[in-house]
Amino acid sequence: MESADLKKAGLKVTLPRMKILGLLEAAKLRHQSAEDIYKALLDAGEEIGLATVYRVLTQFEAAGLVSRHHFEGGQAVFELNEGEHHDHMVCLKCGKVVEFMDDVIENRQKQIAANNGFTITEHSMILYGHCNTPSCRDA
Amino acid sequence: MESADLKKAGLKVTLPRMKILGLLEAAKLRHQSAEDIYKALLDAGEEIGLATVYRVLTQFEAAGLVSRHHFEGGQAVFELNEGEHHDHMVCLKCGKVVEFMDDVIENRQKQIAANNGFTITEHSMILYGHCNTPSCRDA
DNA sequence: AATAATAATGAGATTCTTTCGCATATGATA
DNA sequence: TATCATATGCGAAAGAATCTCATTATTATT
Ligand SMILES: [Mn+2]
Ligand SMILES: [Mn+2]
Ligand SMILES: [Zn+2]
Ligand SMILES: [Zn+2]
Repeated sequence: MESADLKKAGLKVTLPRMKILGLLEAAKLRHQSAEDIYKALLDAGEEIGLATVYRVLTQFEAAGLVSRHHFEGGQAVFELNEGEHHDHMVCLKCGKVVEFMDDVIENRQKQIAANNGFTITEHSMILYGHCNTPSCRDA
Repeated sequence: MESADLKKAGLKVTLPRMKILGLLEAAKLRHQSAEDIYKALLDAGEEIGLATVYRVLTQFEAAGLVSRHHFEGGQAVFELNEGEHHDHMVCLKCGKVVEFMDDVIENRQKQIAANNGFTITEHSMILYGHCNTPSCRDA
């Protein structure tokens, strides 16, 4: 039941919001740009404006339903917040994205911040390189 | 002697490149946007176009002379590559930037990547939060 | 020092992503 | 179902970075 998530977030249950949430859940791509979602909606015959997609995603982010990441290059990508926090490694050749989480790193980050008088509220850690697919490895 | 750096990088020694390199070296701000640099050049009475600033910074980056970082929000910022690699923490209240480097994290990153069949060529790690300045801490 | 060949520059137009403004439509509530 | 606050779609706009191209500066060669 998705409409409950929207209500809980203080957001009216509207058709665009339901559709976008649905696309994020059913996503074949875990990390989609606003435009990816917009095009998927078009393909599905929905008449939802790009501005609405951006607006809704921003609202979902504020409500903690999705995360936004700025991978190297073009648009921001969004993913549904399901499990725990995690970080990403990205293959610069094929675009493959692997998610990971490491408590040692997470704890060190907090510790280092504390040593410098900082309180961390969020962080971005993205590793770039190439995966072991032959065409990526040998390029 | 800066012109040597340019020649070594295979770049012609031009006035705009010298000026920009000079600004990066003398920088009061360690992390400046292209527009920061452009304005500083204007203030100094230099007639250098914004497009040139972007072009030159991109060339410097390709030559390994500077690093480009995408902190949350606006423009990319650039800094001269002097010491070792490091990462950043940014105060979302006042904009203060602290640099740090932690071998435990760096090694873990490589290890995790290897476990996933990745070879890492670069990474971005930015911690966001607030510093201990009263106005930032208490907001 | 003059010349030729090459590369860099400045200005503005252009692209790309994201946001805004506003008239209309939709969903929650009574 | 009528009301009213909100959300939507569309096009315009903003912001950052890049591109185009005529002009100019730099380097290599006489
Ligand atoms: Mn993810
Ligand atoms: Mn730095
Ligand atoms: Zn790959
Ligand atoms: Zn601060």
